[in-house]
Amino acid sequence: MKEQMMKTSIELFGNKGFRSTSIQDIVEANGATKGTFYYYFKNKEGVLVQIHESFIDHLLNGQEQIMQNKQSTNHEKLYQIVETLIRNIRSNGNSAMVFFREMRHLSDEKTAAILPKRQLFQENIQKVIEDGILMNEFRQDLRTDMLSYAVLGIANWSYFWYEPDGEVKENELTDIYMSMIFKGIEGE
Amino acid sequence: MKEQMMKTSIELFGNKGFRSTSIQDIVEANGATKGTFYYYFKNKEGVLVQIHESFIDHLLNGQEQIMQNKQSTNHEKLYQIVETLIRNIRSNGNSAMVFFREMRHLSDEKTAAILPKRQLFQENIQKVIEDGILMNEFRQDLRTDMLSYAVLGIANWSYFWYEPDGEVKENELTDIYMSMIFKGIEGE
Amino acid sequence: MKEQMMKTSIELFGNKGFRSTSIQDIVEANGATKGTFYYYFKNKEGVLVQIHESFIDHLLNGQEQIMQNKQSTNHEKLYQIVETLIRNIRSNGNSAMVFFREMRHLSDEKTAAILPKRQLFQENIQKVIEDGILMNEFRQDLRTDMLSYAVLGIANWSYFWYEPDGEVKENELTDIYMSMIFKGIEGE
Amino acid sequence: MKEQMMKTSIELFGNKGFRSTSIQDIVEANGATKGTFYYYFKNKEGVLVQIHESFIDHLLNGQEQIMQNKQSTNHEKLYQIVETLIRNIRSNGNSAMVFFREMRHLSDEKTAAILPKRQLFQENIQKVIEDGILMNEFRQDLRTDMLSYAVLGIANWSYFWYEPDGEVKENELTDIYMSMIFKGIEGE
DNA sequence: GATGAATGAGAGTTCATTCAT
DNA sequence: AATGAATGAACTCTCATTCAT
Repeated sequence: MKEQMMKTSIELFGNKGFRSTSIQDIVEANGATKGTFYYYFKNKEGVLVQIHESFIDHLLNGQEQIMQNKQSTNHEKLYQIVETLIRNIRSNGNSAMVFFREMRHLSDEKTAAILPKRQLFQENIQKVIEDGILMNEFRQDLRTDMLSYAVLGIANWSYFWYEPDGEVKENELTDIYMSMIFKGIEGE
Repeated sequence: MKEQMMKTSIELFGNKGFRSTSIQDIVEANGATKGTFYYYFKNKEGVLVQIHESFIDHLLNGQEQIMQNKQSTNHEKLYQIVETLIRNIRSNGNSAMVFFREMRHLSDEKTAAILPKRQLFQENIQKVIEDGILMNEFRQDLRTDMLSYAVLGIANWSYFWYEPDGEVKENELTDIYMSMIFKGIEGE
Repeated sequence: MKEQMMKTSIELFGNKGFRSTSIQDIVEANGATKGTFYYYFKNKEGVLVQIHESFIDHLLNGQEQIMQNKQSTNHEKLYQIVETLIRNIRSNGNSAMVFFREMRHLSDEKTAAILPKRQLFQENIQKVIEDGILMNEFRQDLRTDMLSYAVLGIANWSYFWYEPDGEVKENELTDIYMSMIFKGIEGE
Repeated sequence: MKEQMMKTSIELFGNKGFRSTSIQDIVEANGATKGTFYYYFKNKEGVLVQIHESFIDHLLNGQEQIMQNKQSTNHEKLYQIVETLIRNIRSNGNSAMVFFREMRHLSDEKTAAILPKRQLFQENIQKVIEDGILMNEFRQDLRTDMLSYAVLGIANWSYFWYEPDGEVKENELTDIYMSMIFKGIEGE
């Protein structure tokens, strides 16, 4: 029941936004009553917190596994991280939407718990680029922090337009993006 | 007064979101009363519409001027478009925030008026890339639609983290980004 | 309207208690809507605050006038203060009820504003007794603080049983009480 | 467990009031769950009834013993009744608070069972005064009903301010009060 | 003897909106 | 051009209570 309510909440928050989704909306979508909602969650922010936590934890987890693989180059790691992000759209599209757009509705206290994880995800990307520079996989003159944001921007922006069931498959999209990131759009 | 109310609304919508900003908030920030608000705007959506329209019109206008310059290469045009987007953060950071995040609160009717302009902006970027391919400025094998989204993602994502008053200036940031877009991060 | 709502609130708080009176109760008794209530009062506590303030201010005001009269003895002053308290029952019975029973529902902040006034009222009674001792109107061995509470207790307790429209009139009741307070119930 | 829950309820009802105390509050303070509460009590009113009954029964019992003593004068009896009331503050302060303030939350049916006992307590005081008059212990011109309320008022009001652990002990306070009641505050 | 899941009625509150002035 | 009184619908949240286990 709690599980189910979270799923519905993600859907609704994703489509209508946190503020525009009422608890009535949530429970109606589950054939439950308001009382039940408050039995499982402290308040409306409570669901939001859980959505944030499980999303970023899941994302960080995937990233961690990619990064710990000592066999793969940093080139490969960066590819895989972006791939993971994009793959997330199909299974967790709305989760991501909620994560990136509704964080401001968390109290300062809850934000303090989640923001560091969010930053860690970005810093990990930055680290992969830095390591790639050291290993001569990437150019020496890169501004790694800004570039990590660029990578994030490319991947995350796809949440707003990418249709997982459309013509272009996830791995194709990743290829297209990584080709640009690695080689640029100018010919040699 | 109307002008001033719009400015305040942008600020508030940007910080707290459309739904979480009350008309009371807006008029209080202007030392006015609710009645005054409804004298100038039809309803709450009214301000949002105006914010959207003036923002996208301004953006399209700048883009138009860049594109019509027959002297510049497509390489240069792409650079300038991104530069414009990023420059917009300093002067209109919250406007952009509102534009990209709060569009869902427009009625279908109003969306129908603004969405095409939004798409036009993206299509213009796509067109510059396409023209660049024709002119042999860019590689021949590019998927232009996806790449236009990537460019938008990079630029727009900066709204979430870029501090206009920080160490990196707007043109530096543009350089860093365009260097990646043009040449990629791998060495030659 | 605001005035009227306060009156109704006093009635309802007096009969059913603060917590058991809903805002719906209040507005229904006034043929108004909840919105109107919140136009005039910040919240439910807001009415309670106003009731408390106007009651104690009115009481202190009456007390002040009695005490400033340089013609009257302390014996007379004490009589008049009790008389005032008892007279208050007819006109403001429920106000007093609310004042003495519902103060705990005020926030700490509001309590801090009202409690000193309440104490002042008691201290003034104490002062009259003290002055009476100095002037040899009263016995020398009195514990003035405790006695002031006793006087308050006698008068205030009448709120719980005294029926203003019953057989015994206010001034008779005052006579009965003051006779006991001054002379005691033992014969000489 | 039931005993313990009643104790906690008295504490909570006394501090926060009946309506403002939730069953959740009660069971949490006992490390139990709501289900347990409803195992022991029919409903929320159930606890209140029991508190009222055990309090007034205990009080009446004490009063009865005082009154049946054929050795003591009415003067002594009155003293002892007040003493009992004041002594009750230390051991049962909150019980008394609840008894005098929360009776209105009992249903008509339950009120009908308790109100007579409450009145009996007052009538017994009245009777002691009446007997005292007959025995020439007290003045002949007393209005016994009103005076019994005055005695109750003095004693009960102490619930609102008397600190059992303060400087003045219970028997001192009784002495101070009874001195006023018997002799008045004027010198002879 | 005790629990935890679920409820539903109603509580206090917010807020976009209207309208006479 | 601007206001202030009033509204009513919807919102978040609380809580006494039930019941299967």
